[in-house]
Amino acid sequence: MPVTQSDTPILSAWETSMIDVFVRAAGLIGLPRSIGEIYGLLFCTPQALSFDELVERLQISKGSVSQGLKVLRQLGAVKLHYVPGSRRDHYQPELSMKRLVRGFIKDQFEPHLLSGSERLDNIDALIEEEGDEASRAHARNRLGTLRSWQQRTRKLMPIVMAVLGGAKFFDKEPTGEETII
Amino acid sequence: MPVTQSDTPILSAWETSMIDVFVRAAGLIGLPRSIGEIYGLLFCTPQALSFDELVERLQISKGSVSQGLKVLRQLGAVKLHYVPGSRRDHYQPELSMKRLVRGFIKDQFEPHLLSGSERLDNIDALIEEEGDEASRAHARNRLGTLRSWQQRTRKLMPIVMAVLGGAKFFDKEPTGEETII
DNA sequence: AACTTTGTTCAAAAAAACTTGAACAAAATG
DNA sequence: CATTTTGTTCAAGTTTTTTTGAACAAAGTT
Repeated sequence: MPVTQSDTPILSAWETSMIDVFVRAAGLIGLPRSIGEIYGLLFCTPQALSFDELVERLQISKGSVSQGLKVLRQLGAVKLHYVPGSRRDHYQPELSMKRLVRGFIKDQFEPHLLSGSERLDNIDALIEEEGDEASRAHARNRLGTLRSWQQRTRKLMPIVMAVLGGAKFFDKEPTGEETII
Repeated sequence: MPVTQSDTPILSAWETSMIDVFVRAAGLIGLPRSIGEIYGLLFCTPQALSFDELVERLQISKGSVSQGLKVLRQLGAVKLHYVPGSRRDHYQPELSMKRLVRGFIKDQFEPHLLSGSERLDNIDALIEEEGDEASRAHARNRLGTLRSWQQRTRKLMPIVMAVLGGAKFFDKEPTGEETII
């Protein structure tokens, strides 16, 4: 006999739909479903929610909530919110798109771009071990293309951030004409 | 006893490293390893490569190459290249970053953004079924936030494309001040 | 200090994504 | 028109990722 399940709907219809939007968005940027659910429910709810409330209302395991909140904190997508009279941690969603995007870029893109630079330098060296000069020439050429892509990606980031609200970001070599838009 | 494997290195050191860069990049944007390998090898090679050459040099199955090329064609990341005297299809990589990014956005982002709009309208309707006005007010407010995020994302796309080379993109409501940068 | 509350960790289970290869279709060749 | 070449499809197998839950740690209570 199945365990009797509370008939109280834990999430309303609009909450379910809105959480679904975040689950899809999470998938789009390569984050697991549970993280979309957690952020989504926080986004729907007026008050800050505790760990246990997330477990109960989303019906997912404590492990998932713990790991999900960890990632969301790393990304700066949730904030701890002190609730007087409770010793549980309570969470609220970051609502600034600019901060959300910055957190994501800083955490997920920047590292890859940087490690990418080192990799490209290694390839540069390997190319010189190539047999004939014609091959080397072509290889160098393609590597140059790759480097230009990297540079352009780097230049794009501050512009994206600027469009999203006006912040400096991710600049190493000041090229002067950065203050557009 | 293991099958004797040809000792001829199928990929040179620099090719392996450069393909590795593309495999990582593919992962970053949610594409499978095999797709990174295929594009990567095409990127390394001066001549157009045939289906069979991809299978042999990458040592992956025909199925993976077939499906991988299908996706890459959809994205506009590879181009068919006619080779006189061969009836096989030959492929070359798209080398324009602008076109690559456009293909990716058109194929992966635009659909989600558009379907997202419909979903938000549905949520709007569901909110009105909510019990008390205070809840509805909060829900409408959050939905508004979500809509503003969507709009900003949409506005961002043409700017990104412009920075990457100067093209119109993804505009429904001409707002007048589009020709920046 | 024993007990309770709160949350983390991690090995195992479950689910999802990717790859393979054999069967198949389409078109060119002889 | 039978045969070969070229490439696609898809069910089954493999690998990777995600989720679960029980054991554990840390800190607060009584």
